[in-house]
Amino acid sequence: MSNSNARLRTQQDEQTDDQETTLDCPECGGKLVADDEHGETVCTECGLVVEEDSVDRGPEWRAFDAQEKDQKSRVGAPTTNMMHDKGLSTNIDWRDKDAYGNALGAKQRKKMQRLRKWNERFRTRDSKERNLKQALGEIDRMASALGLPENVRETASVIYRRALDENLLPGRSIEGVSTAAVYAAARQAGVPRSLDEITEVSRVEKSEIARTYRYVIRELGLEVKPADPESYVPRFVSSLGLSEEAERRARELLQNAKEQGVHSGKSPVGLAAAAVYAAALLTNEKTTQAAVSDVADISEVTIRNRYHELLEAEQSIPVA
DNA sequence: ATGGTTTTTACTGCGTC
DNA sequence: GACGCGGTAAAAACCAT
Repeated sequence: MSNSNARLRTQQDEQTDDQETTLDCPECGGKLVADDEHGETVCTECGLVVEEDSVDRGPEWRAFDAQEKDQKSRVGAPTTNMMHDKGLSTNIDWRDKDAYGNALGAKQRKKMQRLRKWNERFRTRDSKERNLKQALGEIDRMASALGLPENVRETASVIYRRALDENLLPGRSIEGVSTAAVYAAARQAGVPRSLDEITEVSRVEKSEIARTYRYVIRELGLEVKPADPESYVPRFVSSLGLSEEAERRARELLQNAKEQGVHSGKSPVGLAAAAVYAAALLTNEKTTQAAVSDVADISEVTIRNRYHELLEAEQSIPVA
């Protein structure tokens, strides 16, 4: 299993999109994914960026409304799901006249008829593209606000695109669906964000996000397993400035608890928060319940309850 | 709509620095 | 006395039915 870095590097040439190399994350042991587009290597578990070239990402301009964005937008990534047609479509007048206003001959009319038909098809697709464009902007905005790695945005884009293709949009807001897509993508990538965190950066009510999310998941037949508490750990640990040792302990506690099936129906975030807190105690590091509660968005009470349970579980299986 | 479960809110008591 | 922690009761949120 000893992959070399060199191999990872050479893979970044040419247009092949996300090829995945399997290396282990030094931080959390998760899978590393090479993100060619940004010349990064990111961990799917904790979002840690391992290699980063000094590549300028994103546009150099700022847009203050959709229209402005239309005008300024010029280029995008080479080939990606995040591209749209940028309004490069054509309209065909319905009048059967040529450019000088003369009536067309029968043959020409027929031809125009055909062209119109086809163009119409493209145009309906075009309305979808505009919709998509706006959604992708939103997805991007939310993803970066949440510090989600690039591959999550890709996934979110794909999900949204599928939702659009399957006509899931009518009756639902673009905002709502894009938010749901981000939520789903983050979870699928193993870098989950809690519904609360998502709500923070979205323009949509939590309840609507949840509703839309469920709907999209169901209609698209997406498989999303309940979030693994462990996937929250690295983030909490790092925002609390705790040691790697503590992180390890937290994971142990969670695995232990998992084996004993201590919990089901308990919020994974709460579990993670409690594990982090407990781990901090075990390693004699300074944290307070309040601090953990803050970064995890979980009440102190819940942390207390959970971490008692965790420690109990730990004790009933003394040696592993 | 309902009932059961989990989480949150608010408050209180205890020990320590 | 403020702070961190623990417990409790009641309210709120959530979920399945």
